[in-house]
Amino acid sequence: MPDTSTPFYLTTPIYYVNARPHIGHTYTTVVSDAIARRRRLLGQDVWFLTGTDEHGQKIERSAEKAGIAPQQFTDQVSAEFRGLWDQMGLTYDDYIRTTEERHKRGVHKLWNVLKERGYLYKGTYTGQYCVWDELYVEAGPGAACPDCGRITETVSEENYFFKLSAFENRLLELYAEQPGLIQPETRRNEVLAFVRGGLRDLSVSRTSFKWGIPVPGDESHVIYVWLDALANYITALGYGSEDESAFHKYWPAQLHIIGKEISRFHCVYWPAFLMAAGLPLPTAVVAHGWLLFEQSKMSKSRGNIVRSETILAVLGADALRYFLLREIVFGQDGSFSFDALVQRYNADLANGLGNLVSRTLAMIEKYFSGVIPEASAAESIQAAAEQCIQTFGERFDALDFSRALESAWALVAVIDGYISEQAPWKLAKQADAGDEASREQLKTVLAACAEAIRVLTALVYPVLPEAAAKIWTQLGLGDLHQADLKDLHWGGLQPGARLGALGPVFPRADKDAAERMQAMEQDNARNAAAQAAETAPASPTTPQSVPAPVDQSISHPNLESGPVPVSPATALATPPEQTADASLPLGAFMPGLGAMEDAAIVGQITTPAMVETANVNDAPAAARPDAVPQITIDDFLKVELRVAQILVAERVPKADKLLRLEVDLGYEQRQILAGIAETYAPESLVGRKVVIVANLAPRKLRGFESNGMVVAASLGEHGKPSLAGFLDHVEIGARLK
RNA sequence: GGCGGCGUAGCUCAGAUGGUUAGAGCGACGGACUCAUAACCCGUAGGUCGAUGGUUCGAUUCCAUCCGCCGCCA
Repeated sequence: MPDTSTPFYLTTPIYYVNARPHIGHTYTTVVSDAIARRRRLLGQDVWFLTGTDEHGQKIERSAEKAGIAPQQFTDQVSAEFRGLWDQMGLTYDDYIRTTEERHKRGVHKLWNVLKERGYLYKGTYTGQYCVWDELYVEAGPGAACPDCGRITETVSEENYFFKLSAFENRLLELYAEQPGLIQPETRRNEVLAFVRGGLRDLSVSRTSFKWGIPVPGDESHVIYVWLDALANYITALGYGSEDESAFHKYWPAQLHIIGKEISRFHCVYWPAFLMAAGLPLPTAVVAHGWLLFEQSKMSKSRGNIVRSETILAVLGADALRYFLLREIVFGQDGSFSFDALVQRYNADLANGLGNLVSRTLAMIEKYFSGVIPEASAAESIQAAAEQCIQTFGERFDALDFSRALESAWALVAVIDGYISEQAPWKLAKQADAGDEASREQLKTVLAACAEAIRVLTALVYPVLPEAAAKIWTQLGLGDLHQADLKDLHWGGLQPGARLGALGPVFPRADKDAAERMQAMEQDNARNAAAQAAETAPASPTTPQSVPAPVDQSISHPNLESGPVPVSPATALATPPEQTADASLPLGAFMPGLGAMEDAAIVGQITTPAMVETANVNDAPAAARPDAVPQITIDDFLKVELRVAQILVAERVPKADKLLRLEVDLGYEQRQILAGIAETYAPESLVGRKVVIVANLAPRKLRGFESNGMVVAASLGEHGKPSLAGFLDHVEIGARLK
């Protein structure tokens, strides 16, 4: 049991509003919410902060693209985040936005304190700057950003610098003295290695753009986004305001929950800033891993971002919370898939907890008219429940959520086993036949089960707040939020109390729930892509159209809790025009191509003629040999098929079907044109591995040279392309044969 | 390239300061039951614990090398 006598200040990162909220943000926030709820349950004074990070050049540019003022832009996206958290019933105590006055005031104070204490000075920086990442990079002029691959700009700026170099030893001492500061161990190792490698002073102002907090007394400078953003943790508590009481009460934070990609900022810069300002340091910074979609990184550029709304609509918030905390080992990368979600939901929530509650309460209803019977001792169950209180608490408080839940579900299994072993339905029959001993045993069994469920419900509440409240009501205990559960122990159910109205807590999800969610996501992605293409120039700013530019950029090395994708923003509105070119259908037999049995090559452009051919090929398998003459293996081997990864994808002006791709073959990069623009949004293709015909003679299309063809299945009447790909990991450049 | 990590049943993961038959959940299969959300309960499923070499009476657990994957290196 943790010490709950002191205030507990808990934060999520503030999310960068250049991306719309997705399941990665939800993960971070849900974890934090669960922790906050448990601490409150234990009677601790909790302050739980989240919010949005709204400054920076990228925001400025996105707003410009959307044709609105940066403030309006951030207002809208920030509201989306907050709206989602509210929809999910998250219990944050405060929501900070870096564009708020209270924040700016606090940042100014922090700046002034750092200045006064001699940790800021003016210097000149000349070097490469990555606009995308808003980061200076060490590289020669014209070099690509090592992080995102975009071309850097050479800048020479007079900047303010923070004397980070002065903190190298103090930070190393701090890490040694406070081993729990950085968790998990891997992140700690990384941070240690980084600091040991030597610290240079940090540039903490910019003059190249305006959208930020001006440097006090030198308004041509804007304060570096990271200094601005990190300060939210104290400005939200009133640091720099007339009333700093909350700051004094809650600071330092007990727990900063972050995504692993921002550990350096939180474990090096942030403590250094605080030390420089003479402020207390946080107790712990805990970095979680990334949420992968199936096996691959989730990112807008891959078009595989999962929105939380879809899951909420189909299975509800508790299902999502449970999945995130149960399925993912906290601290490690985890994998999300709709199938896994539905499976977890059905196995653990519907069949497990939900069914247990249902069968137990139904029997109390049936055999005792819904009145909790008088219990006598049921040692085995009581012992199991008490053990569970212990184990669950220890694991949860150690942030080992998956194993904490595992222990709770072990109790579910114990109770289910107990019911099967005791067979209350048999006891009831014997009791009806006049056997008093059976009647007593029946009471004992059902009372014990109900009590065990009560314990379980209280434990699981931080993870499943809605469901727990429902079960609580069904147990006849009234409002869970009114209950005092500081000292949870066996024996809280009162015999004689009446159950509430019964009903399923977790209705079973049907088989196609996963497919439904997947379809919803695909529709959404398609709409977003369509909107992105339409709204590039200034256009009316409906709530839907505004985030379109946002869709194309997702991560900033900022307080953002998602993977870092590689995605150029290249959606251009293209005037429609018919284009056509010839292409070759390939023989039906393509060894090694796995799922793409009906593959045709739509390399450059799918012509009407070719579509027809492809359709013939798509027809029943028996028809295929007639359509295309047989070839020998030697014929096939003349075709050099290789795996390539798309680096750049953009529309070709004045061609509505054509995309210009730059692909990486490992040994070389080349340009290919593909007639797939009607089906694939360019931004959804970047990073994707495709199959190309590598030895096709080059030819020019619309003024661009195409060096190869992209392989895709041709579907339906209109030959809608579907790119060939792999379920397994494949190396770029690998030959298909 | 430097540093760090990972690779255990179909899937997600535990675990061992080296020691008899390597675990859990899910999925699959067989059985049983009928209170319950076609749920629950019982049983079975045979994974060279990434590969090779070394230390040892004995290694999946220690060491080395290799392969694969990943992270950090402003």
